[in-house]
Amino acid sequence: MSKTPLRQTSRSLPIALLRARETVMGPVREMLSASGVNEQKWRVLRVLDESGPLDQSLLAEKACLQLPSLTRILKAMDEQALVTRATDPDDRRRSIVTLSEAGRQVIEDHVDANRALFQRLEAAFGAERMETLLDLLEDLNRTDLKG
Amino acid sequence: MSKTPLRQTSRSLPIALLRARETVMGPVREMLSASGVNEQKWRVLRVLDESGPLDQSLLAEKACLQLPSLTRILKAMDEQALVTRATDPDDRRRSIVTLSEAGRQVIEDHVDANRALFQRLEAAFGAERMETLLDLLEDLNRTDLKG
DNA sequence: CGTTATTAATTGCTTTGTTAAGTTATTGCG
DNA sequence: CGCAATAACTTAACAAAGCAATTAATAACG
Repeated sequence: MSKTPLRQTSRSLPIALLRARETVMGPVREMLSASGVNEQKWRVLRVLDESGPLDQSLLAEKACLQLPSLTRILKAMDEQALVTRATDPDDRRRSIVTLSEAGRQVIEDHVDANRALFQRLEAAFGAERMETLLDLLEDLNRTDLKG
Repeated sequence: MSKTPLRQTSRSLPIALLRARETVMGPVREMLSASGVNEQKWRVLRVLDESGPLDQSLLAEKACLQLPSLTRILKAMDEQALVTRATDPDDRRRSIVTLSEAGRQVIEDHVDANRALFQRLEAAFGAERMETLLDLLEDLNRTDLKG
């Protein structure tokens, strides 16, 4: 009845990644909980703050969101007046998203808590190990399997 | 108009983790696409195969799913006859989930492709680096911030 | 030009994630 | 014992992910 498992996955990369996402983003969600922006909107705000106005395809790529999700999120953020959207005059298919002053203010309201959070994480985990982890993750994401 | 960004996030752990999830699980989703099980059901099957029958709370923990999600997923998997559920006689709040023969068969049908996939990833990324990455992720997940 | 292909964004549909509230069973304790 | 507290799900409600199909604008090219 109890055959041996078909595969031993004592160490599973997918599961470890899922857990890590929760470990890291759980506290961020908590920090944002009372602010009207969630994790995804927060990523959009941060990307726009860092990169300046972007078309939606690039924004989706940088914020790790699918275009359909971004469309819906931007609709809400537009209504919240956190961003504005304008058709690109040079290519009227494109819509350029710009951070509003209110959007910038939301970042300002949470950036200290956010930094503190990641500094605590870095202190607990070790700054050097954090560097290594980031290096490895970025390399992994460059690793393509079309070999 | 263009003040400097409120924070420079050239290297963002959350974004790197999200991308890694996509890098790793994208091919797995593709592999499973024609099989009637998705990523989450696959995780449930694998955990049950590896650990044997489990109550739902433990299963949720091991498969990285929330209980409400697991409830719905198990309902579907029960209808697909991939698992069976039975009330624990010692604690009738608990429901013990068991892998069915059909469920085991689904694993068997994909385990080779799955292993090949991760071996390709390991070959491209480097086995040693993969070990390091797993170590770091597992440590990160043990790092708690209640300090 | 004009027709076809491609690209950017949106919409529709189903499943999952997240939070909170509700059920039923068990435990703790006065 | 009896009653409050806790635990294991379940249900509900809404946002988001994922995928396919659609619309609108631009590019490619015969």
